Amino acid sequence: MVQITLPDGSQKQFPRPVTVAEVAADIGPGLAKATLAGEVDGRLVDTSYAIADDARLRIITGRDEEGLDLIRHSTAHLMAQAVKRLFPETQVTIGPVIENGFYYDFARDEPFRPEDLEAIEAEMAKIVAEDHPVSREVMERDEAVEFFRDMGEEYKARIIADIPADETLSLYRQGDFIDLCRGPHIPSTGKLGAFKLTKLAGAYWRGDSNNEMLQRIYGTAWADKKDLKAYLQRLEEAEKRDHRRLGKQLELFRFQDDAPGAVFWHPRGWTLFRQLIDYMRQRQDEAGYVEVNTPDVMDRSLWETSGHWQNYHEHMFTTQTEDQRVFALKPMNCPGSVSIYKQGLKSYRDLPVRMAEFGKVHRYEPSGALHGLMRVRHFTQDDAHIYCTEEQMEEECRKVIELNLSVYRDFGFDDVRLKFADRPENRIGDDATWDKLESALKGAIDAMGLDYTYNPGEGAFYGPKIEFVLRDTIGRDWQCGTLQVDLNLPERFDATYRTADGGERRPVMLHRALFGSLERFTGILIEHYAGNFPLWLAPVQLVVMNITDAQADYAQAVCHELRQRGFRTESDLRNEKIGYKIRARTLEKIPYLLIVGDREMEQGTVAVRLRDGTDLGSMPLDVLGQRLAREVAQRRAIGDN
RNA sequence: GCCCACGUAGCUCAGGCGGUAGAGCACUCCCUUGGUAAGGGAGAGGUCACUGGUUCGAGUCCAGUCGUGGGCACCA
Repeated sequence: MVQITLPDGSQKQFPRPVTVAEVAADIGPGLAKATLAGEVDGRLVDTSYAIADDARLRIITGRDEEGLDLIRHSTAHLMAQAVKRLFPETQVTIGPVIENGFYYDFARDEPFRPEDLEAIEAEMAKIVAEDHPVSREVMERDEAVEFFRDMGEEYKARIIADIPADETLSLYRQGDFIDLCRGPHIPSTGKLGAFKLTKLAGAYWRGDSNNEMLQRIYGTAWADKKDLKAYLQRLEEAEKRDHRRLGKQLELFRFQDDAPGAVFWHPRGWTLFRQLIDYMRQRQDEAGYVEVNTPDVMDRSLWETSGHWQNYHEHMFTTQTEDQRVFALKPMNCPGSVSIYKQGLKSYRDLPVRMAEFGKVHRYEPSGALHGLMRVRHFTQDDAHIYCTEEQMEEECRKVIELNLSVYRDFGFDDVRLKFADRPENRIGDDATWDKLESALKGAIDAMGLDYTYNPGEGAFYGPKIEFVLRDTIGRDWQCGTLQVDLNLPERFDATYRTADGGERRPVMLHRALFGSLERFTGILIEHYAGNFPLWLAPVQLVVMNITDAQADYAQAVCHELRQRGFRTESDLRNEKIGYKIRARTLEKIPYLLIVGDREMEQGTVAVRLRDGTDLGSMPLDVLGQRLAREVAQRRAIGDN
């Protein structure tokens, strides 16, 4: 007698061992059809798995998270089968599930062409229609190595060879295709169908750039066509808010072939950029920072002192002058900062020194890494270096974290995750010092009652760090801020301060950034807001437009007055119908459109329309001014967005 | 840096089997002075990324370079 307990607590008895499929069929034919796998006592198994003893069983369908993963995993196998049919000389390697889909890496001399994807998809559909049952077989490791080697699947053999000898391996067979796999899998290829192959890519064998490159095919797969369609639509939506597209459309910035990885900021983009700096400056002033500015180009010897010349050389832009002196463009602001700290004697009474710099740094990033504003070679950091005593460190860390989170909130990033990275294998400084630094950083997070994830061994060689990850409105994560403790530079530059008893000590040096790269943060904001910037950030806040030439002077006077009041205002006096101007300015995503006709001119008012189409009616400038001031002050938009 | 794709007017894109370029929007001018998402007409605008090759002749074929996009690797 086998007793099966289902998730709802109900129980079923069977006279002899029973498979997951049989239990499902016993419950109902609809469920039997939808069943993809089972979870027996917490372990995922195939539907053909025979349950011999009393157990708890959960039936897995496409509606479960595990079921969706199964579908994706099995679709990867399906694709591999199709590829082997069409291109028999191809070797299969690995094909894991990833977010929203899967990929499979293949080894073959000829790379796949984009048009191959269609043929593969068609072949996949055929295999689905053939509805091959998927069956599991077991093999000893050495036997399996032999088996795949005989088939000419060298990569599979290599994968298996790395598996411990005593482990039994499972293979899954579907029609003419067999693959090494831990499983479980869906019961037959007919269960699949809602998939699409999305992209081709090269990928290094075992993720190592020293190895040969394989051909990777990415795909997405879902429980049904409806979900697939919804996913493809989400992709389209995301594309619409792509900062590169909006950057052009809204005339914010531009890239040019002569300056790869460098931004040409157009007036509107630069206005946005300036808002960020102005805002940050204000927040830093309030938080007790001083601001400095250090040279962009400094002699090689300084970079030797800092260690960058030895450790970071391949990422640095260098330049040589007529007199043969070698200079480097700064890839980081810290050496300049320490240089300023070192000027004159510092007393413990001077600490903490919080020294901010909006420094533009230059890093020679690999060409393949460049990506719009998100990864550039020349960018501005909202950098700061805090010099303090060990005793002050935890408090300073706490203040940095507080400031960061408060700043992020002003941009509507309420969901911020912290990642804590501690000592790596390769590091400087003794363990006692690392203990102190790590506990200070962690102590600051704990004192604030914040959650964080832990990245063991991921700290910098010179100190532990905290990373701040923002989640935007469409659920994507962006690592922006960092807080790092630095043991290295104070030592290398011999930075000190005078203690109360007349001795000398080394200050602790904290590096911190909130936005990280202002270029990148601007890009994130563009996508986060989909170009609909809240009033305080909008490059152009208002456009005044006349209905006919008769109100041109009045419109200009209104525009002038609003500028006097500090609002970024433009006028549109073109000889066009009002509908045309409204459409044009709405597409530019201007938050406020002010329309003036004879009525408004006579009454001394403006008709106000928001970019989402809301008509606020006519009002005097004073009333509008108050509304605008309130909206700017609270930073989040009223009404739309 | 590596793999694949792409690079035509300011923007978005057309240009079957090679015969020195086209549309829409934007721009300029003219008509129109019109109350909440495109009024009409005319005009101007391109060394088809760059370099070299094949050819009587090359956006169109080939090679290289640069750049962009999607991945991989990288992001101390």
